[in-house]
Amino acid sequence: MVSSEQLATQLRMTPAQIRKDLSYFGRFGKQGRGYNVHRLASELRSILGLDRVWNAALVGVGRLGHAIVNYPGFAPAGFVIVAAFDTDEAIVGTHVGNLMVASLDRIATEVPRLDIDIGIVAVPDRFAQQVISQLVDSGVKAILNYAPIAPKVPDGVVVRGVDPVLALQSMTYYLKAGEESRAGGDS
Amino acid sequence: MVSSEQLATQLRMTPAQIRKDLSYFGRFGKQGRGYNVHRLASELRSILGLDRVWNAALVGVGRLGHAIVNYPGFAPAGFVIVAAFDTDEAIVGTHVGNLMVASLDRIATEVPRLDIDIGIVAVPDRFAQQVISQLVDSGVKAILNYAPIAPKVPDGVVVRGVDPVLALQSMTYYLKAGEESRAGGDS
DNA sequence: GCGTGTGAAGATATTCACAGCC
DNA sequence: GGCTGTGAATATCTTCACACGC
Repeated sequence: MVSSEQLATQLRMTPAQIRKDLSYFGRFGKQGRGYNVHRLASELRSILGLDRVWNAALVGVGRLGHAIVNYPGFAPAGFVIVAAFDTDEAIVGTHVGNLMVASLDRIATEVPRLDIDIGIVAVPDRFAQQVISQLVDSGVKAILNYAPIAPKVPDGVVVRGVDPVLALQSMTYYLKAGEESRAGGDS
Repeated sequence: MVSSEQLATQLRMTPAQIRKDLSYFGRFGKQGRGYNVHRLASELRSILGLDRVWNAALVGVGRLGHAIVNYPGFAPAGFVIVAAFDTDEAIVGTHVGNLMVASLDRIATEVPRLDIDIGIVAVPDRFAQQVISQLVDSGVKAILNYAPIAPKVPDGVVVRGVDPVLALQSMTYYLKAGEESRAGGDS
C-alpha cells in the first residue's frame, strides 16, 4: 500500500494534487489505508492505454533510423515497429532488423493493412512535414517526430518531438537566471 | 512586421496570450503596426539565453554517446561539447571527434576548469542517478538526461529528459480515446 | 484606423479542510 | 487513528475589452 503523502513526496507534488488527479478517473484508494500499488499501477496502465501493443511505422532508414529500429527499449513497453519506409532506392529492399524497407509510396496501403497506429519520423528536416502529412493522410493518429520542426497536423492527431537541441534551449533561461543571482546577489 | 494575430495563428494560440506573454518581459511592439520580426527574435534570444555559447560535458561514450558527439545540430545552436567522460578503461584515453575521453573521477576538476554549464548523460540506466549526482556536485546546473529515469536533483538544477518511450507513452491515452469515439460514436 | 499593453472579468487549477469509511 | 474523496476557498492562468500611441 502507498499513501497520497508518499506518492507526493516521490513525485514532488502535494498529496491533495495526487488525490484530485486520481479522483478524476475513479476511486482507487481505501480510507485509512491508501492505495494498493499493484491495483493502482494496473488501473493506470489500462487508463493510459499502456496495457496493449501498439504498431508503429518508421519513416527514414538512415543512421538515426537504424538506431531506432535497433533500440531495445520499445518492445518491452509495447511498441512494435512493424514497417520501415524510405525514398532512397539504394535502401529500399534492404533489411533492417527483421524488416524489409519499403518505398515511401507504399505507406498509404501498408498503414491500414498492418493496423499501424503511430508514425516514427526520422527523415532529414526538409522532408519531415511532407512525410508527416502523408502518414496522417494514411490514417496514423500519433507521430513521434525526430526532426527539429513543429509540424502542422489536423486536430485529433497528436505529435511528440524528440529534439535534444530544443531540450537544451529550454534550460538556458534558468541557467542564465542562476548565474545572475550568484553574480549579483547581495551578501 | 508581424501582429499578435498572425503569431497566434501560426502558434495555435490566442492573440491575447501572445501579447500577455511578451508583456511579461518587455514592450516589444508598436501600436498600430505590430512587432518587428528581427527585433523580437533578437530580444527573445537574449532573454532566453540563446545568444551565447554554452559548454557541455558528455558522460557515457558508448554507441549513444558517439552519436551525440557527432550530432551536427548542437554547435550551430550554441552548445559545444568540451569534454567526454566514461568509466570503461578500454574507452578512457581514446578519441571521439576531437575530444579525448577522460575518466569519470576527473569530472570534479574538469567541470570548473572548462567552465561547463550542462551535463549530457548517456550512461546505462542503473548508473544515471549516480552520474547526475556527481555532475551536480561538481557545479553543473543543467542536465540533459538520455536515461529513462526521473533523477532526483536539488532545487536550482534543471533537468530535461530525452526519452522516446516516454514520448510514445504520453500519446497512447489520446490514441485510445480516438479509437473509442470512432468505434462507439453515434452516426 | 490599427494593434499594442494592460487592468478587470472570467475560467481553470491547486490547496484546504473535513465528513466518512476502513 | 489514518487516509481517502470531495466540496469550498484560494490562487493562477486565460480571455476580454478598451485607452492610448503610432
